Amino acid sequence: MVGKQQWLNDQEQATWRSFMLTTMLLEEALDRQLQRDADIPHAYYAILVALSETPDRALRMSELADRMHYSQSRLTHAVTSLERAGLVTRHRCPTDGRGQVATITDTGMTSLRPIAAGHVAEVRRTVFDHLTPDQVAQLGDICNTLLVGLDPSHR
Amino acid sequence: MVGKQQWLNDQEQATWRSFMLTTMLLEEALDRQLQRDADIPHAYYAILVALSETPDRALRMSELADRMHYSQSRLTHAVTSLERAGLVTRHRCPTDGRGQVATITDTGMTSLRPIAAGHVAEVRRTVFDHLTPDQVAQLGDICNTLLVGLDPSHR
DNA sequence: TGACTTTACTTGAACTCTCAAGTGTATTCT
DNA sequence: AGAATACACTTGAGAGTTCAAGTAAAGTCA
Repeated sequence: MVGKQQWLNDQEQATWRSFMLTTMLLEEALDRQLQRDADIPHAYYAILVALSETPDRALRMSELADRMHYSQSRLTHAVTSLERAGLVTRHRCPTDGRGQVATITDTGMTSLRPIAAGHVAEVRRTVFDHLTPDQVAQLGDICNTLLVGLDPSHR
Repeated sequence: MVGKQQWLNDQEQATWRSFMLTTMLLEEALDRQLQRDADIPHAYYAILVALSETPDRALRMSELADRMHYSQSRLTHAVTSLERAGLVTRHRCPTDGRGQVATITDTGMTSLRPIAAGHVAEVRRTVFDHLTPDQVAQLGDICNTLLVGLDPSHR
């Protein structure tokens, strides 16, 4: 272990504990809000958002999995559940017999609007209402820095 | 909705996306490392750490749940599993017949040392190796600010 | 003391996610 | 063209978390 400290210093230690606790509580708060108001987990909500932001409200499963950084299996299970709930449909891909295309239904689009509003309100309430513009910029910089190491496909 | 913006501005939007992706990938990376090298989920590792940092290596279930910010149910399931693995034992609380005291075993303590070293190395590699001391301080400040709103018991 | 409530924890079912294995459709190579 | 390989998903089992309900031991109060 030459040239590397093995442990965290006090500053790093304190930051790390705060960070872990913050992300944990934040995730719980966001998940609970969506579960309560929309009966849907955050991961599934994110899928609906991704589909709704697409020109034709549809994406190949693999493309969707890539964008979400979800495993194919996770996505299959999620879309199966969303399909059962009537928020998404699945069809064979016309250009590739192996593929499937997931589409958000009209019901899905209609449901999504108020859900998104409630979710954004919660994000505001728990995060951005408390941060200065400088802090928002700092947090963005820090995350983008870390993403270079975490996400190989990140520019 | 008077006096509140309903949506996020571009800066906030960008920061939020980066933040969500960062925490997601980070959690995955840490969980994968622990699962691979120690065959234990991050949440269980954290329980072992909490117990090991205690003077007599033991804590009441409810006290442990409070410190970890876990639900009682989650903790019961977790300790049941850790007990099966021989890393923790559970005894009736001598002063309160309703209570249980969880204790980390010698095996648990011995296992924990190298696991902790590997985990810290991963945290260094994915996080602190990339941040300046200023950024570490900024991140700490931001998280402590958010914690006031997220954790009612936070000073 | 005895009913009532609260506290501490456990249990079991439902749900999500992971991982390994499986199915069926393209693509490649000779 | 035919065989081998790669790709796009799906499936099912196992594990962790949540939620609601259950058990048992304090504490409270008439």
